[in-house]
Amino acid sequence: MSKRPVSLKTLAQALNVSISTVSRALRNHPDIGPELTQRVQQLAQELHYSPNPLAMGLLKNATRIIGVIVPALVTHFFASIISGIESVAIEHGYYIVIRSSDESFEKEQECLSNLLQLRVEGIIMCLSQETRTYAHFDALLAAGTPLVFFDRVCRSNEVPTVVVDNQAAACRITRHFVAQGRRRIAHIAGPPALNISQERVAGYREGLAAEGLAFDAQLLVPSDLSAESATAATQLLLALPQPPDAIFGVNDTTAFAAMKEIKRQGLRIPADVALVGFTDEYHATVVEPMLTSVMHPTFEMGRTAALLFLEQAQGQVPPRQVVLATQLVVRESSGQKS
Amino acid sequence: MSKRPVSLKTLAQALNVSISTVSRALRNHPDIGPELTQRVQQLAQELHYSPNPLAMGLLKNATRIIGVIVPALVTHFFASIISGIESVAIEHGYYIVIRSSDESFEKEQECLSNLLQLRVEGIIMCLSQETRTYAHFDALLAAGTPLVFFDRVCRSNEVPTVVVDNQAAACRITRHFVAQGRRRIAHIAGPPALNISQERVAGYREGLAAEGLAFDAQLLVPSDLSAESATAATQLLLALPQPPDAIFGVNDTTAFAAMKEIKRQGLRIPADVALVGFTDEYHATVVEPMLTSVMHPTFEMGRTAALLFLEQAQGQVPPRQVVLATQLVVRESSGQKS
DNA sequence: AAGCTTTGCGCAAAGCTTTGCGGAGAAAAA
DNA sequence: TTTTTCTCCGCAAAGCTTTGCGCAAAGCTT
Repeated sequence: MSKRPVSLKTLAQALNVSISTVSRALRNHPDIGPELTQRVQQLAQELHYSPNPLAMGLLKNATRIIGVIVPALVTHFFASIISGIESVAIEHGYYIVIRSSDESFEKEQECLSNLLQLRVEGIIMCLSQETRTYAHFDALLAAGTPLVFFDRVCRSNEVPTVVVDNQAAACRITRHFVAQGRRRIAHIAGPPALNISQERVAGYREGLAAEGLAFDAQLLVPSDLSAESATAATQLLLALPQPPDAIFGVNDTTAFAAMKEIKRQGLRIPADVALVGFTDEYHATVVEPMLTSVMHPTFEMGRTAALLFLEQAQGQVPPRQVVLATQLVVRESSGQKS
Repeated sequence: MSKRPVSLKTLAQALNVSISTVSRALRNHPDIGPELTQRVQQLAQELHYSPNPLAMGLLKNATRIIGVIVPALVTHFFASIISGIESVAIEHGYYIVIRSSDESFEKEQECLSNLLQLRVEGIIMCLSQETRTYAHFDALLAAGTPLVFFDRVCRSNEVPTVVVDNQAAACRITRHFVAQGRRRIAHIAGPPALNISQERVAGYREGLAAEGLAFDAQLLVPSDLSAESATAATQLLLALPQPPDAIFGVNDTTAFAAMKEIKRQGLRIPADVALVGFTDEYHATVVEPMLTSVMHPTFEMGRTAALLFLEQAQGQVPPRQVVLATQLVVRESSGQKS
């Protein structure tokens, strides 16, 4: 039970003036005499007065809090994005409250209403893997509460979003494999409902087509983005009559899990199977062989999302769709075939 | 600019009753007739009324927000701890606002006063690496605002803390090295001001003594916990006239950086140099060789810290010091000497 | 039928801040 | 000297909720 902090009332009583006078003095209102203004400001400093954000929030109907919902917290990807959001938020005097949906649709809805109860000024979020319907955002949109999606998005003609050039990147990876002499290129994809999965699959097929390779449905295995499902997917691929000589994982976790499984089966990377991930993990350079991967500008993505929120919060501008560029960083895991 | 949400006033006007009646009806106060109570509750539901936390906060002088300060966000370690804190917070109807001090003393103070301005109900934090004086917590303590430290702590007779058995773990690692036939055991330590550094060094020396090995100051190199400084430390160690045959890194980043540098110099792990980290990183099992390390119960540490906060928030109980047990997980990187 | 207890609801204050308006006293103008 | 104009400050309301107290009408007792 901490005591009540010093308020305008505290100052007013100490100086024997009215609350409104103190308020004005602190804001250097011309109505207040210079001598009194001076005394008020000095006492405020001594007592470490700071305006009560609750009272201000009530008055201005603004909490200066942004709600952030991520599918998971304990990943380099989302931690880095959050870090980007935070940096912009701080610069503009906002606080952020983070909630994790744990990739669950139900929890996503819970987080959403929970944050709205807190009266956040807006929501910046990434869809959960299970999310297939988007009606739970109706209320937000109707109320005019700013909403921004990043990475996994929906309703992008109504809501501002920031994504990466998924299709182009996936295409680039596929063609890179071909350039390294690979012909049977597999893709461990994400959940079909997610735009990132769809776009990366599209890029994969685009790359195959561009290189004159036929699409083989056997080589496209979905996953739920978890290490376990990626391991299972890898096992499936390697057990094929004609196993792949290259695997492209939809994200970092997937790629690492695939690497582990390939090595476990005694196959060599890249001699037998080439591998590329979709990540900016620091650990890509620690594993052996070092993982070729698509650098994902996560921090930048977070900053952009926050900037898009600010845009909406200032005045209702039409929603913008920002596409960030990725970069293919070639390391060891996608070397020449033996 | 979102419109004002529905308030008691909205309901009162719609039903032509007073605000206080609505308030009571919603809380099933016996003074309100059953028929009216019913009507009020129904309308509240239809209009999705939820009490304004700002008004409640003002009234009860409680924001239900916990401030969390970490030295860095984008690490598995802190992300996992935050996740633990969040899980407990949610269960008890609290929100958490996270701020990163970026390992800077100045920023740590900034975050602190910033969160206090927000009127958080308490602070859960991990000291920055630069923090050597602890007077900035005086005001908190004096005001009776709950404060909890985790991992890197100070003033532990006044403030509740949660840490791991650093010394015991470091001792265990050292003796494990000896059991694997190592004699020149090095330690890449953390900043001397931190309790974790001190305790791990103490455990290191305790282990050496227990095994009858002399302490060699050359084999104890400090770092600032960053990959760069760990790389430099490793280079220093390997350039020694009598280089170490075992290295114990103070944390995950350090261990991974050391591994990279050792491999870069063409040395074999564990044949030439054994390596052990202090982490619970998923990636310990992805790198090659798989990293032997001390499992750090991060999620549990977060939960415990939150629980300690709740303890303080309920009533002022004497500060407790919780020590969590770690576990040495032996993998490949600490195998027998060749 | 007169007095008493319930029953059911509203008033107002407190918590903190900002801001339009009004008012008292002093200085300036007539 | 009287009127006007500043100068400087306080009152009160609004934003939302809870809660002690007061009050009216209805029900009850005798």
